[in-house]
Amino acid sequence: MTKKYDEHHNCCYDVVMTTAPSRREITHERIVDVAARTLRRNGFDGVGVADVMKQAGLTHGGFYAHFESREALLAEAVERAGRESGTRMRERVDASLARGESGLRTVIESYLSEAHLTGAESGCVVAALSSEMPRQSATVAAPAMNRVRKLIALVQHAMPGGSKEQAMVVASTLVGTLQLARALGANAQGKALLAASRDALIAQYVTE
Amino acid sequence: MTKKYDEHHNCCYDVVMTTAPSRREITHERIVDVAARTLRRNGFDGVGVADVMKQAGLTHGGFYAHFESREALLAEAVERAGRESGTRMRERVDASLARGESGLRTVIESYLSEAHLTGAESGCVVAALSSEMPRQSATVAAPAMNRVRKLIALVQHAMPGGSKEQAMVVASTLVGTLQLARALGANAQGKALLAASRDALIAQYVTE
DNA sequence: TGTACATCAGTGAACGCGCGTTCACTGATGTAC
DNA sequence: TGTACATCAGTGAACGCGCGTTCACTGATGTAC
Repeated sequence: MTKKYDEHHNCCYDVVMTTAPSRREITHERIVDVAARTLRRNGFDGVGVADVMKQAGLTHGGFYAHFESREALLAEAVERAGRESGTRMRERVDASLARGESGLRTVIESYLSEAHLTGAESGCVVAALSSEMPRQSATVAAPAMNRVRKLIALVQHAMPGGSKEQAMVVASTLVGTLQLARALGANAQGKALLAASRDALIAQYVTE
Repeated sequence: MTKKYDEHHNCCYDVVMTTAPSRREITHERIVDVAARTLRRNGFDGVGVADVMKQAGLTHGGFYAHFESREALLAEAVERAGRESGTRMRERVDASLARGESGLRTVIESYLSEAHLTGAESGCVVAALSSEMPRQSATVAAPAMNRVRKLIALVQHAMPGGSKEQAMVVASTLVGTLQLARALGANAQGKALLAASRDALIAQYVTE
């Protein structure tokens, strides 16, 4: 579990390899990892302190040695979930761009894939939670809003020369499509919806 | 409160005006109305039996004389919320079409209006709840899925000659845009998002 | 290297609270004659 | 029209349960000498 170091590297300044993560830090990461998955599967209200601790192999009593409150865990979990799937998508886009291929096509096809339709718990946190975001407290809403902006930025990064407005529209369509497809179920209806948006977005925005 | 009759009229067969709604029916409608608003404001988990009854001017004890369970109320509330905002939108579209104007422009401008951005509790139930829909029980998911299909059908109805696939893409963009805008807040960021999708959709799909 | 002690991560019982649900009851409405 | 009774919508206390949170304690890890 050296995620912390990855984060630092992402921040674009070098970090001298400090001491290995302590037992406490390892446990903390494990709890947040569990919460980040539970959050996307069950929503904000579906994350229970006792349940998360149990899944992490601990008893609930130790929770408050790691987090000030359940809210604080949620905030960390949103951040974690977003960075995890965001980093993965970012790497795919960069790989495509490096090969001279369309980064946007990669985004569209990954985001609107059947794997993403069924794998909410390891997918985009925005698609999993956006309709619940406006109801969250500032503590939780802040990292959530940040993730929305990051998603738009990623789409813009994937479409060189694309405007921010275009990126907003594409991001909105990606999120809306996945959500409606999930609402309809991972069946013919849901897949038809994915396919419709995939085709339309590629036809309109991918110029190759 | 003669909503029940409206529903029947919508179903395309004439109904002889039967007896006036009983006291029981009036109360039932009032509870569902309150729930339909609370649902869109607070989400599925935000609808509490005691709270809804209190808002309807009743005590919680009487709840089970009206509904078999909390779930049954949720199912009715989804249906009600969807029909309420769906009917309103449908009327606007038909009025536009009757004037020879673009029904789709009407849909886009209403859906992505600032009033809809801030007025979730009286707005589209799909935009308010779609990321929570996949987690609901069959009882609640059924009317929810139905509302997703109705939204797509309405968009298609508004774009004469438009394919179902086009309607799916437009509906997805509408829902995704409103959700991301709400997640960012009813400020400059949220409004910019609405404007971007409004302009893009009109430019691409409204041909006048 | 070994002992004595301090630190610290994690345990598990307990708390107050709000939830969905149940139920015996009340008081108003409607019906029969 | 008036009285006696049955029906029925709504009341309010009570239930069991799971939640977030607290806290005294345990046992392992690390430090000092």
